[in-house]
Amino acid sequence: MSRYADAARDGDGRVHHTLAETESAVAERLDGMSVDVESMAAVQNIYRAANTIRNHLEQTVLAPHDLTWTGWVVLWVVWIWGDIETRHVAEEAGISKGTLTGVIGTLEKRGLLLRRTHPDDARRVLVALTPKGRKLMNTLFPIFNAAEARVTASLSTTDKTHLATSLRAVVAEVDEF
Amino acid sequence: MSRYADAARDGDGRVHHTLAETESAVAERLDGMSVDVESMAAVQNIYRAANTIRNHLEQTVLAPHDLTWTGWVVLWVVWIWGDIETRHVAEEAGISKGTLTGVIGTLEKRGLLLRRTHPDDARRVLVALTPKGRKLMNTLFPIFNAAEARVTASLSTTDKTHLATSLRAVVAEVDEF
DNA sequence: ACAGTTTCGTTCGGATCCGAACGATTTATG
DNA sequence: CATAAATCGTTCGGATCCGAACGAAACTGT
Repeated sequence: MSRYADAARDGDGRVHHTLAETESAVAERLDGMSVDVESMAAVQNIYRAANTIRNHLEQTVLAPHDLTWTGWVVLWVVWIWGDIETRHVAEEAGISKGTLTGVIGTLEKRGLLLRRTHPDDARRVLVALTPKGRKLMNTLFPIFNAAEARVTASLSTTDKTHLATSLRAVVAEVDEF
Repeated sequence: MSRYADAARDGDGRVHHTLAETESAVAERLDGMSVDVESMAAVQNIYRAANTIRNHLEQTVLAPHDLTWTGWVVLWVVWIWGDIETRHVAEEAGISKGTLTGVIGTLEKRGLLLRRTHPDDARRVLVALTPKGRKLMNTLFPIFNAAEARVTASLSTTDKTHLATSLRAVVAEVDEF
């Protein structure tokens, strides 16, 4: 991750502490406390992996096309669903509607998508890709998908499927509220 | 996720499209393209799960104590490692050093940690928790860990371990650059 | 009909977030 | 020993990010 290109490294060039070092430090600090180690490790690794992947894909795939991660996700959602209401875009993209207003503004300024008022409900706003936006997605998606394959290359197809299944279960669990 | 409390829901109260609906829409849009579906699903679910967990824990655990997710992570790193240089905090927390300057400023203003110049190198800055910060972590960590257990409750211990292992492999793969 | 409620997208304040540029300091080199 | 190169934390501009508050529009019940 070149984001940390100027970060200090240990003598042997490592960026992070090793797993053993970290777990040892954690165990020392948590000594005597009742800790669910497996749940902690699961949650921490989900977040770290998500961050690592996001930063990597932003750099290698998105930045050359002047796209942020969120901009890409919004573009993706609109590409897949086409002519979608903004509140649904926010749900699918996983961002608040307040944030979406700004992101759509940015993408609209670049001519990648368009806003228009819903014909049956003047409160709602429909979003759709412009031809320029569609062309960008047709170009960029294969590149993005290839990068997705690269970052998960160390997992077998079965591993990836199991991974996705477990993560869906977590999301479903949290949504139970 | 009360973050979407005012989001539109379908007739049966669902927030998201179902998996089948989404996959059908994706398949239609991607028809004729060569797509690595498993890699795509893996990456998408990693990111969605991370976001879902973050938002949930921010709300239920962190917000009552006026902490952001990033603030919590930084506090955690300093708690575990104690008397650590800021550049290492940035690495462990997964944020840029520029961001860390602001976050540490916020936490320092609240009296949760302290900055001091490294005795052997005036460029470096050491960070450590204040007694108030340590007290907060002692109170908050058990609550946070219990919430981690809840969000992963649908997974067995073995599932969680396999999940963490797969995610570590992804991170290691990306770090190969 | 029509006042009260709900549901839209937008706006706002404040906190992150990044990369690039910057001064200050330390290390490397001739 | 003095100059160059590398490394540190900070600052800056611009884009997200959220929750709360807002006005507009649509719905609700009477």
